[in-house]
Amino acid sequence: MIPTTPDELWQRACALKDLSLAQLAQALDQRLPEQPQQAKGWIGQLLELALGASAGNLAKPDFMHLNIELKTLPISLRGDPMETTYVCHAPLRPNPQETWEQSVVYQKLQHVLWIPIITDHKQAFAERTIAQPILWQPNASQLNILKQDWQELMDMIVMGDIESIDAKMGEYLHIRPKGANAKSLTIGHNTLGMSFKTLPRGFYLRTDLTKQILHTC
DNA sequence: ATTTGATCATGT
DNA sequence: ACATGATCAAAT
Repeated sequence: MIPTTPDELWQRACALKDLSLAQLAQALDQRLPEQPQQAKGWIGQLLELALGASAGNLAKPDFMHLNIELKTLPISLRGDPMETTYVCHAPLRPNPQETWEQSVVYQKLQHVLWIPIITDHKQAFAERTIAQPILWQPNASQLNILKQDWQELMDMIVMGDIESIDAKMGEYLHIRPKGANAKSLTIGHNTLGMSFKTLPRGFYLRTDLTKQILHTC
């Protein structure tokens, strides 16, 4: 079940093109959610199952041995991304010495298998279909912007300035809350070791970047 | 409580 | 219309 090579993963992903969620769920013996709005990660998990992703909820690329991350991406009928894309948890007590190349963001984004899902809210959830997959690696320009965004945001977290970060910062990569709700709090630390309660955060990719990816690959 | 999978829904 | 801030579910 676990793909051995990137090519095997790619072939398997391509074979899913044009399948509806209903068809894929049936093939995998999975039940479609009755309330899709209460099963937000369901499509991503279905694709993990279909393709043999192995990392579970570890902070690692889904296909650890291939260093490839799997991401589903809802797209409109026009082919544009409909949502930002969650990357990973944002550390609130970061190691100030960590470099961009060592970061989980970089590890995950250096190679991504995108599975676009054609999403039309006028049609039934089960009839959403899988579009052509894209195997992407950031180009030099994209990588530079991602690195700058990451460094700017991480510098603020290290300084203990998490509360002054908002989602408007960052050209491609930004930080937003990532918790059960606005009441769930976690502990942040600044560089002096002082701790405080704050919302859990996550890194997300803006649609500006995913739109580029969809239209240039 | 944390991290994964994300999308929902309100405010601008 | 769109992005930001809020939220839902499962695994550990």
